[in-house]
Amino acid sequence: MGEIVSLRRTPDPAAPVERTEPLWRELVGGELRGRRLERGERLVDVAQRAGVSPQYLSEVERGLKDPSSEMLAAVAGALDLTVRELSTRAARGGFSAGSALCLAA
Amino acid sequence: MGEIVSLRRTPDPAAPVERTEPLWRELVGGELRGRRLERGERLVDVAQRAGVSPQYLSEVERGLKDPSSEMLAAVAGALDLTVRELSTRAARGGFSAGSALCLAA
DNA sequence: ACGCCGTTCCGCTCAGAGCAGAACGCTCAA
DNA sequence: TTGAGCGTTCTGCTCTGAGCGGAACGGCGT
Repeated sequence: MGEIVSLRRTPDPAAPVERTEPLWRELVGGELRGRRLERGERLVDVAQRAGVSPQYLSEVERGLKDPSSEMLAAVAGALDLTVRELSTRAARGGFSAGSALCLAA
Repeated sequence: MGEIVSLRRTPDPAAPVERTEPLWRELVGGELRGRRLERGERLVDVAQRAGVSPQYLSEVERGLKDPSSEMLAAVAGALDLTVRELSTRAARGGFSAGSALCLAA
């Protein structure tokens, strides 16, 4: 704890690194990819319909970026989901980008 | 449509303004406030436990800011919720900050 | 009057959202 | 073997807005 850590947007939880639960962006990212794959769609097509770049959508799906609420709505819309439906599926789906990646077969 | 609108983080949906569905930040913000009030807690106490400023938590609850995933986890934790629980409640709760504010009695 | 609470306003720093171009790695078909 | 298609990673970039602190405001109760 002797370090000065600039934590601007990533607050230091009580246990700094040991995170047993996925972050929101990991949950929602995993669900977006799961949904896209179960619909058999390509990343570039969904990205185009949502109005985002393919690189960026790739990062969002992998839980690397926190999309704005409008972006989230656009991507959800491109997958024929409402934000509510997406949230529900993200919360209870088996998909979670990042270290705890579960693939429901 | 003659305007040049700089849309960096707020993509222009097909219908630019007519939004019938709340954004994620509105859903989650409403749920956070609902949860806090049903626990009878003050904004400053939750903010302190979560490690954020009261002004900022006020804005988050009112759906004015998109919190990072870590922030969301911290605030959820301060209200004894997991991110999954929060997502589920946000998706199906009657709380939504912003224009479509419903108070479940 | 005062205190408490939440909200708004203002100004600020700088983290990171989101992008484009290029390169990489993998799979599959010819 | 090569080449195409796909997704991912890397790099560098612009500039938005996250998140803050201080101050002021408004509502409510004593």
